Amino acid sequence: MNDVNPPPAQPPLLTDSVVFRLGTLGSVVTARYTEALAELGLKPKHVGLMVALDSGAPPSQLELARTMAVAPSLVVSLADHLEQIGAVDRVRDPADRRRQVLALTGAGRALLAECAALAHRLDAEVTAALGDSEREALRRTLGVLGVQAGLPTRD
Amino acid sequence: MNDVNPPPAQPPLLTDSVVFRLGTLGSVVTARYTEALAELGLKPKHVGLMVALDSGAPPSQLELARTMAVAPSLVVSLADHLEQIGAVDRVRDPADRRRQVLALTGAGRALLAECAALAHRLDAEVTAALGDSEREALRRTLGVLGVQAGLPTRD
DNA sequence: TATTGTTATACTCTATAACTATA
DNA sequence: TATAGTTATAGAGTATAACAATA
Repeated sequence: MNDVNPPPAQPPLLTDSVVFRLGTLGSVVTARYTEALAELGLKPKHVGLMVALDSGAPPSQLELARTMAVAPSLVVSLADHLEQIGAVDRVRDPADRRRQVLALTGAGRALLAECAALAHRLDAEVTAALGDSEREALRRTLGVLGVQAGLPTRD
Repeated sequence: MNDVNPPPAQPPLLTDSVVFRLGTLGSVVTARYTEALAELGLKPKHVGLMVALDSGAPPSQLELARTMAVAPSLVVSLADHLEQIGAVDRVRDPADRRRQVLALTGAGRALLAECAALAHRLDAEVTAALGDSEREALRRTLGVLGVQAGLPTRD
């Protein structure tokens, strides 16, 4: 026992939570990435669809909608655009003519590579205040959380 | 020199970028937090306004709009709701009667504490796969990036 | 009758523009 | 005339519901 009272424990601050920091940073970073993507004529969801295809997700539109957790009608318009710019092929499954099967074209893979290059360029800006080992630890930890959350990976 | 060719360097994957991982995780986590906030009758932007006030941002509505990077008209409706539930006081500045000065009430501070508790409870779920030191390193690194990006802190 | 994709419609969030009160 | 706040309106993004084709 001692005579002095402990300092009052401060309540946990919202701004200290991982949830708050991930949410706010995610939104700032997404806004900047969205801006960069505009020069390719794409929105983040177009990239999401290409990533899903590239990650080996089942390629029918309905399955892609489930994978991406968006409405099937949204996949229609995303695929319409990607098909129009030649980034995906869309062919009726001969075994079940209700299904539209999507596949990245060569041009689509090249476009996705450009999206990746933009992201890595933005990475350098966003993480400029970090040392190399900190940046890699962050990347790795975010990867662990992403896998937990069921987000696409290529590992 | 050696005789074997190096394995082909794989292009940097989009899914490996910090930008992609922050963006996707941020959106998943925000969706879950939004769901939790619904039981308090709040949206994330209401919490953002309370955080700004609690962080000592200049309290006029127009300045808050600039701080939060949202339209002034949005601050009106956020403040309307928070005032209605007794979380903020809204008084005309006697020195300049055009200005509405917002301040958290006691009830508002208690409500903000509940929002913080929800966030930290969700933190435990989201980061369950991490060890303690990894979780703290993540929190700290995200804090560094947040400060760089001009997001609110209480440190 | 059930399922895939598409189209039509509606809803949520937020911004822009027009307006009021005060300076 | 300029500024703070408010109200009215519009746009982006996405979901839900109705519909067509195929199973």
